[in-house]
Parts: sequence; structure tokens; C-alpha cells
Amino acid sequence: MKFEAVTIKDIAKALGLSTSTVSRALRDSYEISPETKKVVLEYAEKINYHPNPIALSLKERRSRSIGVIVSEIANSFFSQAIDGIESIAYKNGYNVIISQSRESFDRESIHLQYLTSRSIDGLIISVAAETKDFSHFKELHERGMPLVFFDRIINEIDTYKVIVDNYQGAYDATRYLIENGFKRIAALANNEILSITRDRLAGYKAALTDHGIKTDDSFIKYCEHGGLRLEEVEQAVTELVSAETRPDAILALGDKLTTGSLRILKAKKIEVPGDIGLIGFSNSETSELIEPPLSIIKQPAFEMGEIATDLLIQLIESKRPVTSFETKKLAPQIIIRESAKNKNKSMLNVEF
Amino acid sequence: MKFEAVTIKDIAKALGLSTSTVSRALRDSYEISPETKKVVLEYAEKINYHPNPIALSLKERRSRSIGVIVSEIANSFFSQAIDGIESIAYKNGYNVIISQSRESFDRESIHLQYLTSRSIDGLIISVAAETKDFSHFKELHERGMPLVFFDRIINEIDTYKVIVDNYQGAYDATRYLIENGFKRIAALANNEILSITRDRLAGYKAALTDHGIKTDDSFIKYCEHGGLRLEEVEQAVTELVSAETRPDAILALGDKLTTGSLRILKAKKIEVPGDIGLIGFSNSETSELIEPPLSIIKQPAFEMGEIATDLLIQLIESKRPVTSFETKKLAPQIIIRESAKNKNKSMLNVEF
DNA sequence: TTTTTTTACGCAATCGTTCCCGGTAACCCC
DNA sequence: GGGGTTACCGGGAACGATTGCGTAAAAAAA
Repeated sequence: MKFEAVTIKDIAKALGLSTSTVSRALRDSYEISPETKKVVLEYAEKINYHPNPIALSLKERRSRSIGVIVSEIANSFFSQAIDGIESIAYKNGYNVIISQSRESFDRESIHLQYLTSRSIDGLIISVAAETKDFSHFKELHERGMPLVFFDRIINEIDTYKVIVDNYQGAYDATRYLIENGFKRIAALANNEILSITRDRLAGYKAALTDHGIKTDDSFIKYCEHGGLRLEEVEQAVTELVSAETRPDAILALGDKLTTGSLRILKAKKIEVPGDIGLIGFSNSETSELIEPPLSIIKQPAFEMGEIATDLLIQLIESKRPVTSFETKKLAPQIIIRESAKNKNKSMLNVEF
Repeated sequence: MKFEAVTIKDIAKALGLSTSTVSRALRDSYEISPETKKVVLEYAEKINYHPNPIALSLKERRSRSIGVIVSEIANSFFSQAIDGIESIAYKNGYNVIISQSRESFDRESIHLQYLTSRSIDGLIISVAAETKDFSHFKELHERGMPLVFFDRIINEIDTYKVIVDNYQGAYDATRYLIENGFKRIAALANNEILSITRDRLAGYKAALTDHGIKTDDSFIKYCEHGGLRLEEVEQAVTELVSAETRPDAILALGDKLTTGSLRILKAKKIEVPGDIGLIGFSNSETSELIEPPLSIIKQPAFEMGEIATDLLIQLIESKRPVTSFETKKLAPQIIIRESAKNKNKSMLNVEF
């Protein structure tokens, strides 16, 4: 099976010209006479010539492709972000190679290795939950590979980063719960090492403190793989609801944790928000259709992907080394629905 | 910003050998002495040499990358399928370039053009809803580009195809509705030209006929963009529920159509399944959490992606032209939940 | 008309790798 | 010791495109 492409040589031979002349004619060089250009252009059009991007990559030492590593494609947040990445990349003539870490450090390392050996021009990364050692990223960064982190970032590496205001999102969600009568608010977090975990928990704790509620460490549960495995969510939720003092609300700090905990609560026949209120980070397209309609903290995923890609391309195409980087922080959107409605008032809403 | 890679020349120079010798040593050629091999291998390891895939691509006239065109990444079915595609591609040393048609013919053509000009080795496609003219695919196919269709296929093009048994899925779902007391079953379909629309509608009609129900064409509504735009779903559903004889159940023949129609029904305060039963094709991860829990016909998306990629790679790597193609037809999974439960019995289940 | 300049093109190197074609030793056989 | 193997390695073309440099012919200036 082969797919023969026409080359510049074919044109040169057919027209009795040299390849250099053809090349220059195609690039509209001033050194070529208008007549020759016309002939070449018309013939190229006729035989449907397209420059071989691989030959160009070899010559220019750039592949015009960028790598992306996320934990999981089939996750609304990431698929929306990839959507944004693709759109900008495409506009700029880059293509995108996607890999999934599935929250595993090993898979992340392997993909990183693979992508860089495929000679990509830059990399957009959301770190895996398992990853505690950042040296592979650091080394790459030091060797000059353009890098942009989004969502889950690495503070120690100085480059562009794109995140939402995780602190504020968690703070506002927690405050909402407090102001609506919830008092014993538990947090269901991702892996402790992740930037998003730290920031979101900080917001959660600050909101509690600001409202005179003592933070209780037994109310904070961590899921090593961010809820990618339902068992870890089950264990965390089970521990929470079977404690002596059971929380009356859960703040879930990740997409999979939000739907996962609802899944578990339903399985345990625990009413939401009657028995336990629920609000969480989520970009699910169907959050409003869910029973009860989910209260969510939503990230502008598409936009984050766009911005990250814009920054990466800037980095790739800049003539001189970039030394001053910034962290773009976007505002999350909080959407309140039934799952976090006022405990007492909500009794009135139940349809008897 | 540059990312300098070590080449075979660097090794040759450092070791006082020729590039050919180094190349052969790295490929473990019999023409190279064990000692030389050892020296080369060790040095290559030491300076972290990796062959430049672009140079290889140029030499071998293959890029080891495959293109994928789907309507939308942020759609559970496709993201799960891509997941399967990536996994097989990665195992075989291919990378995957993904584009979205967003159901638009123009975007599909442009992406097709772009992908082929990027010298990909093969293509996996699920046709856009808008596409009625297949000549761009045909031409590509005739020029020898390995092609595999999945989900939405083109019958006129003779190549590998991977689908579910759409006829059977729709038939069984319709039969379930009939056997559970629903009599006036409407179908909400994708664009009329799509293979999945034809097959699913055929199954729907056959089930009706087999159970002595006359098919009513006014009960079949088409959405030109497969529900990608909620307005078209709204219009279709509105037409259905405002007809003189309103259907008592809807069979939605696409992912977006299923959640879309539920969205509209909810907005219209129409009870599901009390007023109207609902079952539909869907691969949503949260279908069980939805209110009411959704009855779905689920496609083995991941597996479909895997199979399609396997077939494509076979096609790419086969020495002689392949002339005999098959269509892999997988079984869909029907999951019955509240949204399609027996009209009369379901009254008993409502919690008062 | 001769010299200089301009115009328009070709030659060849280059990117990193593979591979065909040679070439030179060392060794063996008669 | 001449011829034939064998083992090992290098030169250079090729993949498709770009580009610096050289140069012929044509045009302009002297």
C-alpha cells in the first residue's frame, strides 16, 4: 500500500527546470521571472503538489507538532481543554499529539520520553496524580524544551502556567455551604502533592476559619489517583459517613471525585442534599441532568487549552530565550443547583 | 529556544568512525565487530542518543503517524474510542493526530486535506453528519491511502469498517419499549444520510412492524447536526410533543440526541418516563446518575477504537495491496433503567 | 563597442539516517 | 605465494526541500 506524492523534482523534470528554481518559484522569490512562476504554479496546482512536511521538518529542525500529556482524554475537563488546544494549534499550523498518563508516574515518564524522541517542538502538561518526582520535567526544561503547564502545575519549574483560581473556587463553594446551613463540611481531595489539591484545600480551610469553624483533619480525605478508581472514592466516602460525627456536606475537589462520591452516596442510599450536601469541581456536560442536579465549580477548560497553546507557541517561536514567565489565573464558575441547597429550606422543595 | 539533539554524526566523530558504521552498529548489523558495537552502543547510551524520527520518516517515506477525524472529542463515545485508538497506536509505535469535524462538511474536507498533506500513513474516520458527498474520501482511497471507517461508515467505499450492530440495538430497544406498554414510539434520529441513521431506523421500524405497530413517519424526526446544536433537538422534540397524537416514548438514535432530548423534556416539565419514556444510544459515563436514570444502548467504544486501529495498521504494513475487506460488527449493550421502565408499573415505583 | 549591472537560473551543500557499493586487510587453501 | 574468502569498515548517494553562491545571458551604462 503506498500513497505516492508528487515532489518538487517531478515538477522540475516535467518543466525542464532545476529543483531550486521550482522551489523558489513556489515561494514566490524575486529571483524568478513572472513567466516561470506562472508555469510552475499552474503545473503544481494541476498535479496537486504539496510540500512534504517531513522534509521541511528535517531541514528546519522543527516538526510543527506539539505534545500533550493529560491524565485521561475521556474526562470532560480534559477533552474540553484538548478541544481548545487543538483549535489554536490548528490555526497556527501545528498538530497535536495526545497521550494519557492515567495518573501513573510510569506512564507519564514513558510518554514524555516517547514524545521528546518524536521531536516535538513543545509540550503542554497536566501532571499525573502519582507524580511526586519532577526531575524528568526539570531536565527537559533545562535542555530547552518549551513547556507549558495547565491545571496541575509544578511550582518549582519556571515556565508558563495556566490555572483557575483554585483557592477562590474552593473558598466560595465552602462559604456557600456554610451560609446555607451546612456546618460539618468534609473535603474529598486528590493526591496530596498536587498543586490543585494544595490550593483548593487552602481555600476550603480559609473559608472554614473565616467563618469560625475549626478545621478537622479527619474530615479531609485524599484519593491517590484522583478518583480514577472508584474504590478509592468508596473508601474515602465510607470513612466519612461512618465516623462518629458524620459530615453534613462534602466538597469534592476533582471531576471524578464529584461524580464518584455521588455514585457512592447513592449506592449507600444517602440522600443528597437531605442527608449530605454535595458540591464539587466538575466540567461534566450533564451535571444539570443528574439527580440531584449537581452544584459545581466549573473550570473554563476550553479557554485554558487555548491560552496554554498560545503561550506554548509564543515560546516555541520566540527568537530569543524567554526568561520572564507568568501564570495565567482564570476565574472558575460556581453553579449552585439542588445538591448543595440549604438543608432546611430544601425540605420544602422535596416533592411529596 | 532550541532543543539540541545528538545525531549519529556526533557519535561517529567522537569515536573516529564513519556514520555508516555507527548506523550499522546501532542496528546490530552482522558486518560490525562485537567490539565496535559495544563501544558505539555504550557511547550512544551515555550521550542519550535517539534516532531522529523525522529523518527516518523521510528515508522510509512513512511517518508512523495516523490521522483521526471525528465529529467531537468532548463526546463520551468518541473520547472512549480515541482512547482505544491511542492505546493500540502507541503499542505499535504510531502516534495519533486528531481532528474534529464538528459535523461540518467543510471542516472535514479541510482537515482531510491538512492531514494528508502532513504525510500520515493512514486514516481512521467517523463521517460528519453534514457530509453527503463522499468524493474526497473516495479519491483518497483510490490513491492508495489506507482508510478505516468506524461508527459512521460509507458503504460505497470498500475498505475496513468497524461498527456496532445498529439495527439490532435499535430493534431491541424498541422491542423493550413495546413490551413494556409503550405504544406510540417516536424516533429522534441523526442526519438522514448517515449509515447509523439508516441502520438504526431500520431496526426501529422492523421492531414496530414485527409487533404489529404501523410506523408513522411523523414520529420520526431528523437532526441535521446530530444534536450538536441543542436548538435542533428542541425543535424536533417540540414538534413531537405538540402533535395531536403525542408519542408516549422516544428512541433517541445518538449520544447528543439522548441527553439533548432529556434536557428539553425537563425544560418542558414533561415527566420521564411518566409522560414520555426515553431510551437512547449513549456512552455517557454518568447516565446512571441522571434523573431519571437513563436507559441506554451503549457502544463498545474503546474496543471499536482498538479494532479500527489494528485493522488500519494491518493495512499500512501489509506488503501487498489488500483487496478483501471486512466489516467488523460488534454487539451493543442495552442497559435498562428508570427512563424506559414500564409505564404502568412505574407508577408504583414513584416515591410519594 | 566594451564594461558593468541586472536578471534569472543552476549547482551543490544541508538536515539525519540508511544502504548499496567498494575496499582493505587478515586468513585459508592448494 | 597467488587466488579466494571472510570480516570489517568507509564513501557517497538518496529521501524532499531550502538556500548561499556562482554564472550565463540580457540589459544598462560607459
